[in-house]
Amino acid sequence: MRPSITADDSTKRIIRALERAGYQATPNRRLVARLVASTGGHFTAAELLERGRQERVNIGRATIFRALDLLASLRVVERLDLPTGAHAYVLCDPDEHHHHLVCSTCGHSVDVADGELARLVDEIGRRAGYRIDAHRLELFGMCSACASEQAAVPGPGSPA
Amino acid sequence: MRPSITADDSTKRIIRALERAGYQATPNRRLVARLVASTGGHFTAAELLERGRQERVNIGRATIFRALDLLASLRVVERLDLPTGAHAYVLCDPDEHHHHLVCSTCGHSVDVADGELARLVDEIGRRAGYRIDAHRLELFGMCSACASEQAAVPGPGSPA
DNA sequence: TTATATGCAAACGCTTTGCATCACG
DNA sequence: CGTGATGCAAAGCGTTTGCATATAA
Repeated sequence: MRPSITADDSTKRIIRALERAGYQATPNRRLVARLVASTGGHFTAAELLERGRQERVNIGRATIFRALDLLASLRVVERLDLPTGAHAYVLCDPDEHHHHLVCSTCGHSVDVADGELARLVDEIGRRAGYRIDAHRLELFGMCSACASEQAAVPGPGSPA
Repeated sequence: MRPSITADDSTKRIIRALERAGYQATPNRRLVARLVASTGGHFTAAELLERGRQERVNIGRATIFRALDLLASLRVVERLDLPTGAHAYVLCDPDEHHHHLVCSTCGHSVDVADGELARLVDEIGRRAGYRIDAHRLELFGMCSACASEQAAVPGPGSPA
């Protein structure tokens, strides 16, 4: 199996990132780290709050948002905009510039290296006479697991 | 000069798009069309409302949002997410898949053809085992006009 | 005269903030 | 002790909706 990175590893990585930056790894933040790490994909602040409250009743909405902000500033999570306009967060690797490919069905997301895109972006800038400071590529589709599941169980709509 | 497309042309194009789709080209919608066409770049709903009220006092917030929704459904404008998280709209060409390069300073935006990106996206999907349904590339930078203006007038901050 | 579009204001959902309290260093 | 973190509730902001009115087909 490829994914040798467990949710546990991710949790620790997040906590370490907090500590390295001089923030306290409080119980609430550890909880958020665990919740974030246990989703393989994107999640909304509301979902995280709900899941958080299943474990710790008195966790405040603000705490979730503040923790998420913090993690975003550490580039441990990234906030992205779904095609619907809704906001979501994804766990990601803080070390390199990359993009996200997210499955519209199950929400799983994978990091995509910038790769050739940088060159392409450069060229676009040159042609348009712009100095490009930032670019963002968001990819949406269906992962192989969801695709095969869909093939096996056609679901309502397909059968007459 | 290259830009043979005037704001007036764009206004007409928007109005025609409305009519072709079977919507009424009401005075309010014509106004919105004119306002949209007269910005060379992105704008927020609030800006449009404000500008609209300079011309027609009794135009409702909802009317602006509804008109913008309508135009977005006709692909005449597109809603995009600025790096700040704010929403903006841009006038664009409904006929081909493309992306936007917007100047963070003046807001001007240019359409960027998808070009090589399609191939790149394909490859990313293949590698990740995803069937990619949609992708969105957003580019932010500074246009040549703003760049030279900035060079001429360094502004506060640079001089001691 | 019937469907469509509009204005207004209230409702909405998501996010942030003020502030008192609490925990940690 | 002083700084940082938290919970709560209220405020804020952008967007949408209900409804009565006005306008167009």
